[in-house]
Amino acid sequence: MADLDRVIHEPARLRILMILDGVELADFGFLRTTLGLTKGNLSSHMDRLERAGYVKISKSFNGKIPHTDYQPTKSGRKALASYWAALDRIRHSTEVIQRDARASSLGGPAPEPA
Amino acid sequence: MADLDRVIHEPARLRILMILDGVELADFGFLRTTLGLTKGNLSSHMDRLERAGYVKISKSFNGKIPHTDYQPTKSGRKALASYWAALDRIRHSTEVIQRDARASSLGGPAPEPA
DNA sequence: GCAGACTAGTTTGTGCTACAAACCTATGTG
DNA sequence: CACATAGGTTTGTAGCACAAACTAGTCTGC
Repeated sequence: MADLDRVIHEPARLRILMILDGVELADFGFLRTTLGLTKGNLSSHMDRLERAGYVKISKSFNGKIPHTDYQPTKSGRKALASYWAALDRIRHSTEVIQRDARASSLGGPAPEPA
Repeated sequence: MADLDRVIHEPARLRILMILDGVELADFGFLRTTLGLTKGNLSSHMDRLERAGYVKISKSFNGKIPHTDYQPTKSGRKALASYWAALDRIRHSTEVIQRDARASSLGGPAPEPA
C-alpha cells in the first residue's frame, strides 16, 4: 500500500519540488517570494529536501553577499513523480472497501476483514 | 491559493474519509483492520475528524461491549471533494512559475518577482 | 557617518500532532 | 485461575512546521 512520501507530502515542499522540476535552478529569494514563505521556514524546508537527497544546494558569494541556488536531483524528480502516482492509486482505489462494514456494524462479530 | 485542508491532508484520515464516503457507515474494528492502524491512533484520528465536523460518531452497547459507528457528514463529503479539487489545482498549476528564476540566480539583483 | 530599511540566510524556541504504549473493561478458552 | 483477544480511551513522546530572533552585509537619506 505504498504510503505517501512525507517529505513531499508537505504542501510547501511539494510546491518547491514542482517549481524546481520546472525551472531547473532557483535561488532563495525567488522561492521565498514566489511561495510566500518566511525565510526560516523556507530554509528548513530546503534543508529537509537536501537531507532527503531531493535537491542540491549551491552556496556562493556575490562579493560578500551570500547567494544560494537550488537544483532538483534525479532522485528528487523521481520521488515527485512517484508521489503523484501513489496519490493516484489512493484516489482511485475502490478495491479493499465496499465490503462488509455494514454487516460488521450490526452487532455481530466482525467477519474477519482479512 | 486555497491551501490544503490539513485535517484531510493526513493520509490516514484521507483514507478514512474515502472509506466512509463509500460505505456510509463503518465501525471501529472494521476501520482498524482495514487501515492497519493502532487503536489509539485510529481513536485520535476519529476524534479529530469529529471535531472538524466531518464525521458523526455513534456509541452504543452490545450488552456490555461498547460499539462505535462512524458516518460521514455532508460537510465531510464536501470537504473531501474540495480537497481533491484543491490538489488538482496545485497539480496543474503552471502559472506563477517558469519566469525568471534563472535570471535572478545569475547574480544580478532580483528582478522584482512581484 | 550613522540611523534606518532592505537582502540574505541560519539558529532558536514553541506549539501542535501523529503515533504507540499503557491502561481499563469485558468475553472467551485451557 | 491464567492467558489471550476485542473494544476503546488516556497518556507520553519524538518529530516537525512555522515564526521570531539573530548575524552579516548593502544602500539610502540626512
